Amino acid sequence: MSLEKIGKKISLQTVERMSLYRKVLEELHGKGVANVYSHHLAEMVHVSPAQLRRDLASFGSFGNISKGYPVYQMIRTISRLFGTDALQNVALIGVGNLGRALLFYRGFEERGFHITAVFDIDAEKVGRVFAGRRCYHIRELETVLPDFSITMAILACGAQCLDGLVERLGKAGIRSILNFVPKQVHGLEGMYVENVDFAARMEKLSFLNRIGTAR
Amino acid sequence: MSLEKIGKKISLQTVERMSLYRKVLEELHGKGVANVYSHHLAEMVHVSPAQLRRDLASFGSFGNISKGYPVYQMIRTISRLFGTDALQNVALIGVGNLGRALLFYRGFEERGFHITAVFDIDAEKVGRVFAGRRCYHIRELETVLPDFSITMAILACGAQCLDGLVERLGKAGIRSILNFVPKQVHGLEGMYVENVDFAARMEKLSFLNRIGTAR
DNA sequence: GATTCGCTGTGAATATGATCACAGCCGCTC
DNA sequence: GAGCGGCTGTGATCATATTCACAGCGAATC
Repeated sequence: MSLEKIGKKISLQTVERMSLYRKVLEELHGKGVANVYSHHLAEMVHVSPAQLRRDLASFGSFGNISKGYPVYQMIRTISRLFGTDALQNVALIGVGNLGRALLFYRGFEERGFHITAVFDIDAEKVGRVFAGRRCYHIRELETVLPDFSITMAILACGAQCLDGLVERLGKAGIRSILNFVPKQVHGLEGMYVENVDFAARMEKLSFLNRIGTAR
Repeated sequence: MSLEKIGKKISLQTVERMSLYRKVLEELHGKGVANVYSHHLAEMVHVSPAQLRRDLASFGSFGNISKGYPVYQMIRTISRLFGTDALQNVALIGVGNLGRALLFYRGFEERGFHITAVFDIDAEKVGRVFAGRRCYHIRELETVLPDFSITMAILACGAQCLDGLVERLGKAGIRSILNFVPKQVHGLEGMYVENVDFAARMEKLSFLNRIGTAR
């Protein structure tokens, strides 16, 4: 079965757990573990064994019935599903405090994402080099993005930059967006957007603190 | 009915949407809008009107049947549920690139969270002042946290600092944790943890890019 | 090679979340 | 004050996610 076919059957929540699975599998692989049982892996990611098995089964199962699951092969399979078996080019819009922190964040490179192009609207920043990447002016989006064949963008700019930005990104070939700007962003048809709102996460925690005594 | 009783009936997904509702309501309030219909509000947050009404109903409904929902009163109610009607003190562990970006992030203050105490393990940083907060050594956690009556912590330190950290935080009175360290953290009994993993979000987006053509 | 043990994959059952659709109400109009 | 239009709150329905529980298999043991 083709990856595309398999992918369609995987629920989004499973996809999110896949990141956890892969992270833990990577650790196991580092320790030289070749096979792992569902209950063991499940315990490490704080998930029920049944759920783990179902998740794994949803993308073509490869559990050996008495050895458990092959660690390295699963890492490979998950990476292929993520499309991070080869490094992907990513654009960063906005080089403020957060943007710079993301530039220096090592997790991206480790997991298959390379911030290739950097943009800002501030003339002060344009032309300077941040963590080895030259900063372009946002108005150059259309010319620069195709050069690097970039299809993903990270937004860490001020809210005032958002006007019309998504449309321009979409037209310039961006398919998906990770948005840190605290203003809900919605993509065009066929685009995917993940909104990350730190304060919202805090609000959830604060709510649980006040209310939930066991959840 | 008491807030606590109401709170127990609210699902976590509803809580997450509450952040969006409040954000949009805040905008409306700023524009001087006093009342809003469910379908209008729903459209603004990209949610179905039925879901919106159910969400709102789940914490005691106050929709006037022909005026719609009272904007200001809802902001107040949601804030009370979040417990952010008064400013909450928060600790920040780790003043690297990300930690500093969070210190300067204005969204926290705006939404009821004040980073009061800052900690790091690096002797170079301890004693210095970042964005107006003096940085303490991590080993001073136990003495400093109670002084400020802090119950929430943000982790933005290196993975090597995590050993035993959660236990110490728990004992020092921390009830919930927002974790940016790319290593899954699990709280003690009665603690709440939100793990924020940038790379995982990117993996999800990348997956959708490769696979999903309409989701 | 027969028996046992403990694992995976999966149908069935359950729990949770979202949507539908409509009763009942309010204010407005005439 | 009767009638109408359009809104909310909610029972009922539908869809999705999770858990249960067990058949069936592979390896190891004797």
